[in-house]
Amino acid sequence: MAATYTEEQIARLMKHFTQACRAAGLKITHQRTEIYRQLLLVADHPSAETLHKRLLPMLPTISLDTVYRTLATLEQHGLVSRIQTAESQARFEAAHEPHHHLICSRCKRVLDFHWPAVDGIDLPPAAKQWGQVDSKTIVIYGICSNCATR
Amino acid sequence: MAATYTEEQIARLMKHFTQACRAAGLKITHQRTEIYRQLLLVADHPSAETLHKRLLPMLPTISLDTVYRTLATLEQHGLVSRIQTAESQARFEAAHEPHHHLICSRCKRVLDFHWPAVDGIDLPPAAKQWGQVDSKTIVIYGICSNCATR
DNA sequence: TTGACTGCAAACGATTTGCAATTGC
DNA sequence: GCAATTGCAAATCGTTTGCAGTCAA
Repeated sequence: MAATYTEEQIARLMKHFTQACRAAGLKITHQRTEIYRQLLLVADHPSAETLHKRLLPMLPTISLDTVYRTLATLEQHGLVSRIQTAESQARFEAAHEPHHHLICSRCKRVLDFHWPAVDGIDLPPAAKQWGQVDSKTIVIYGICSNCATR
Repeated sequence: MAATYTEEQIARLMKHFTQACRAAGLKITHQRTEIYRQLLLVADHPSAETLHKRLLPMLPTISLDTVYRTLATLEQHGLVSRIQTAESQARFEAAHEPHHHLICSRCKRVLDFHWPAVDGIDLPPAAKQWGQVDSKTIVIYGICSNCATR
């Protein structure tokens, strides 16, 4: 699902990650690198719980609260983004260039998509006057064709 | 804040509400009408808790769980929309024509805005192929000018 | 060595649920 | 009158926190 990287790309992104951590004064722990790598490897916007389950094989002692804490820390430093969905559980992704989300109401899968046409145009006057814009994301809810045909 | 209605408009919208309830087989209870009316009166996207506090003066015995239950029921019937924010508490609004949201990361206020230019244009091919689109909302995070100047 | 980070367990806040009493139709 | 709805209290779920031990720098 969504944005899969080649091995070289992952290596490069992981290098960038460790540099960013160092720059931010964050210690580079085994847990942090594995959490971030996992977000790159399986870019399906997992919840903290899902992520934790996936990490157990390589980090058998990692605790769910470390996953939560790490995601929160990385989010504060702009390395991870939190996705708002209609579910109770938050979902996460490795931060990357601006993009938008398609969310299936049935299977809850989240898919990234790009829409340069919208990224490029000016906001309406009312929104411009409102204040300083930090992020602009389009969220589409619907039923993915996979679920629709079943 | 946002979308305030005249008395006549509210009366009309309340009438529409009771009709919609009847059509959906929902009983028209005092609590339901007051919850919906409150969402029309103060269109600042309150949380269930805020809404509950506001309702206590007119419905001194209403419980928070009834507010939650009612919002969930009305949401299922498309009369109320749930807004995804970065906060832990969900926020609600009376459902109305398509619009988008400006959310201030500092004061957490949510403001509606319209953007016909985006509403009108076609989705990119990738999104079109994905499936059936039910809603398309732009969520903008930033700092409102009110907070910025303080 | 030392402060940041982790794992554990317990606490927390938002939301949901079971149940008996109540109310709209 | 009967099924839907409510209020209450207790349970649940996702997430956060205090603390003592551990680990990266």
